[in-house]
Amino acid sequence: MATLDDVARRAGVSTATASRIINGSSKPVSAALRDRVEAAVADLHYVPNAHARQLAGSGRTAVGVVVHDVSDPYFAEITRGLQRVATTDGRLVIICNTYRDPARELDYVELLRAHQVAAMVLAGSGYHDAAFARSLRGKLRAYELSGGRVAVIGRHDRAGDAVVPDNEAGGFMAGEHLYALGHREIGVIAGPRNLTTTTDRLTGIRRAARTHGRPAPKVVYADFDRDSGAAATGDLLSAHPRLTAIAALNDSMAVGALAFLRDVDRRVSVIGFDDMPIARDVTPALTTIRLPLADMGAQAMSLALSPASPDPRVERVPASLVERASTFPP
Amino acid sequence: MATLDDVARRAGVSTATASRIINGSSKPVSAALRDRVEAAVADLHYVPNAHARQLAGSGRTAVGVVVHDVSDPYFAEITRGLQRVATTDGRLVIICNTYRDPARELDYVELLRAHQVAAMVLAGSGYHDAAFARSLRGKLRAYELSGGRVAVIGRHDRAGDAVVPDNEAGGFMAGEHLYALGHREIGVIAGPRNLTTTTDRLTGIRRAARTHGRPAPKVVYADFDRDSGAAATGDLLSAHPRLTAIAALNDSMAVGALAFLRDVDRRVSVIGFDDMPIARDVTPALTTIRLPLADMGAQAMSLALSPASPDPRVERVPASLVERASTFPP
DNA sequence: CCTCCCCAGGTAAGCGCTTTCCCGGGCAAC
DNA sequence: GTTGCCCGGGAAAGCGCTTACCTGGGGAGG
Repeated sequence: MATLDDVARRAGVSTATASRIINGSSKPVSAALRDRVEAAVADLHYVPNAHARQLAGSGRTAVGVVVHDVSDPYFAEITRGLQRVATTDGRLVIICNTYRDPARELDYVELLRAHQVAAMVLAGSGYHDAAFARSLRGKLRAYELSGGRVAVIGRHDRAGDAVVPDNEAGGFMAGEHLYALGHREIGVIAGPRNLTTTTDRLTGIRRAARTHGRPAPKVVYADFDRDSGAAATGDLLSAHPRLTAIAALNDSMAVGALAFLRDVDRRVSVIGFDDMPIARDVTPALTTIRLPLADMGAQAMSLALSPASPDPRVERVPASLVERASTFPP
Repeated sequence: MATLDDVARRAGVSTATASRIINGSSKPVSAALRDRVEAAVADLHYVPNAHARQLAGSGRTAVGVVVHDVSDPYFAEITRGLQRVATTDGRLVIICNTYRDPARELDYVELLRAHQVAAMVLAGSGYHDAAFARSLRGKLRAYELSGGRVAVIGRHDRAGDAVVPDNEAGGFMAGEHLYALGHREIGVIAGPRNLTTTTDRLTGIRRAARTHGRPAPKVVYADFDRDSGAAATGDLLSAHPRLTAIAALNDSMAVGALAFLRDVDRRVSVIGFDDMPIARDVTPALTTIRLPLADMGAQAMSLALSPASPDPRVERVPASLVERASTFPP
């Protein structure tokens, strides 16, 4: 590849001058030299080496994002928000998928640190895993000590800038909605046990049950994806045939539940969580607990991009009920 | 941040030795030194600077991916496939969203080149834009000349490694399906005019019309997203009230069409294109032309990661009809 | 006409690594 | 007892940039 040296030589100037022209430095340069350098750049298809540039100390420019899985609509929406503000700020975004593997998350934090990103945002639930939490905390602290910025979405285990959706309240609203409809016994399709999002939402639903003096909901664990949601519905219904309503802890699983119910031709209320874009288009349209996903992403990126503040900023994001056609009285 | 120098000093060795130990070089090193260096690394939370490393010439490791929009299910699926093989190969993936802006695409190609990626894959339709094509070709050529690898998905305007879905045949199948069902006049919700994917699919549908001796389909252009699909359906139906079937050139728009039809309570056949994951869960379940999106992504990444071959490899991907509930006789 | 200052432009010192080449010491072979 | 090798380890040369610092020449002021 052509280097700055090549450009400078071809234009008959020093690399310093070439560099200044290419970067629009504030130092004045005569028009003649500028033209020559620009011509050389064009002729050579020259593109400055980003690594060399970064090494030479022209400020960190990229930002990192760690999500569970971009192709999951939940994260896709969040990512959309993240990207929007990062792009506005003229930054390259490096997206990393952990596929919900804590070890991979740790690796990615290292990798992002190695790439000297200016900031990183960790989106997606934390894990119930003390060793993991400790290790992550250590790496993050080291990163921040070296001037890095970090913001998280939905992890309360960490002191620092964060955007935290009110999962507990959302869970409560879901339960309340179902009980208010007249359901007495409800089932819950939970996400992976080791995720804090799962526990938070579940806690909310259980509180609703207590508040309404109903028996504790029947819980079965799945993987936050459609197919496991469908399978879990089968399990739930065969173990507890009298269930009249099911709360799924995210929309993907709710969609799976709907599919299963359609197949076996049973009429059971289903409520989801997140309100991902297609929730309104499935059959029946999904009642769900809405979280402003794209906004959450945007907020998190804004936090990460703004200078560190002495006391951590925590943006609480309220959940809200969106009633559609998938819930009804028993 | 701690540097290799810090580590070496703390361990009482030269940077050369520290580097060898950290990178697991083949050069033998005594166990004692190894332990000391490893301890220093842990104490200092040392992470090698990826830029310095890359500059010093330890081979390109990252790969770049340019898509229209990761949060679009179409690209989300493709990306899933891309990531799968890239990760297996131990590579960092940099994802760039163009939001269908050719200028942005050009910028990202430069950026990826600046970051010295080992390979890049361009996913998503090409544009009908000669100036753009020329410019892109120039940049890509310069990149390849410097040893970079590139693979594209679905662009026949470029000679080189490519994965190309048979959009024309898919369009034909969609039309044929509708005509076989007995529809005489059909409407088409097309994507943006400047995308080659749009034209290819449209060409297929028109050929089906000719083959069946039917009038040319009524075409209206939208943006490949749900809401524009819904709006386009309204336009189509008010302009041509006698239409009994609609072919949408992607699933998102088909979902929008379904929503519109539901709202106005009209029964019109709808066929989509792509078979994105939720196609089976909407109401009615969407008949569509299936493309193995994740596989296409995986294939493209494999091509990009394999050494360049003298003659371009082109993997043709067949489309197939998936019949569900959204299409029926008039 | 000389001095001083200012400014366009160049020189060169790193940034944090990898890697080639070199060095010195210990051992086997003669 | 020499000579010659091999092998663990270090010195140092870059990789492609940015930027602080220096330089030389022209214009203004005396």
